[in-house]
Amino acid sequence: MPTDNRLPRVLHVLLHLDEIKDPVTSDMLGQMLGMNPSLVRRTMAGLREAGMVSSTKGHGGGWHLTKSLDEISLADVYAALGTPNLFALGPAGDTPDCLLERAANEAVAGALDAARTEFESRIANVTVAQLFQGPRKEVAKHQAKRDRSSHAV
Amino acid sequence: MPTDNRLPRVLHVLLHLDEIKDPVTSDMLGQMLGMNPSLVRRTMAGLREAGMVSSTKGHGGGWHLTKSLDEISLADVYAALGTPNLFALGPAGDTPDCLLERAANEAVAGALDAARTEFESRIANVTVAQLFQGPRKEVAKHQAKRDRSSHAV
DNA sequence: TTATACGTGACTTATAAAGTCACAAGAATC
DNA sequence: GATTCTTGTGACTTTATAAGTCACGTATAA
Repeated sequence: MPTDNRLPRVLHVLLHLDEIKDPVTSDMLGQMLGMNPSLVRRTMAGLREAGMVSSTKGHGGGWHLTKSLDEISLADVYAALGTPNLFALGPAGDTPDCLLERAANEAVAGALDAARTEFESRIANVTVAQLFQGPRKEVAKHQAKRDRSSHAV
Repeated sequence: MPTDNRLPRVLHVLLHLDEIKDPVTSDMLGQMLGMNPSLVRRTMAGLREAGMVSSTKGHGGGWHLTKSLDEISLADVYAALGTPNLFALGPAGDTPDCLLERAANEAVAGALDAARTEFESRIANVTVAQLFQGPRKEVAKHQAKRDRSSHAV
């Protein structure tokens, strides 16, 4: 199966929607993302249901933000996509009779759970707005320098 | 694609190989795991190359351990399988021109990296031998009690 | 010599996301 | 009201990859 790219893609979309204040059509988003406009609509449907974006039909219609990006965490976006399966790996069969098989499954499941927890805590503590800090690294650096002179990090 | 079950499966195999001291044929393992003997051989090939097990042909042949299970970490097994892809999720396109897309990718990649690190540290610190502690929970509990009375956890 | 048993190339199958197409329905503009 | 734009969605096809299957060569033990 092709790797699930929806999370980075919709994040990308949100960042663009924040820059372009007018509604953006699925067609334009499709060109930005290199994907079919129909697929854009389908992928964005979850974000609309989650109240992050809104779509309007007809002339001058398209997608626009209905929330500030600093009020949306990456975890919110992940959840809006339906919390897609995170791992390509998994236990074999559910609740097998063999105790050894169960032990093997549980060990793997345990490690995966720990990884999932780490992933979720990471994305829960980053807002989409903060992603701008990548492109604006220099600004952030200077900001951090100023911060350090006034209070500890 | 069906989920990658190789890690729990080969762990299961190793636990059985430790119980049954005689060589076990791929056919028998296939029945235990509910999979084709040919697939068993293919899946076990990595463990053989890693020196964890050995296979012998002909009458009375089959698979047997060449290492103690307490010398094999889950991470060793994972590596022996070729470090299969851990995530069903991933960044879209590599090094895109759009800065916003790159920021989105990096954010996702960062969270995934953190999750992978957590996963790897988990499996690095568990030996296959320790998986027996699941089925032998009661024993482990008493052991832990004794441990606590002598030194801090 | 024969019955096992592994090793492996060359397939087919299964699964889920990606991608495509068509068209109904709503909204703005003339 | 007719036209044009745009979303929403059903019904597909395509793609990627692990799982699974089959066949057969090779090696080993009895």
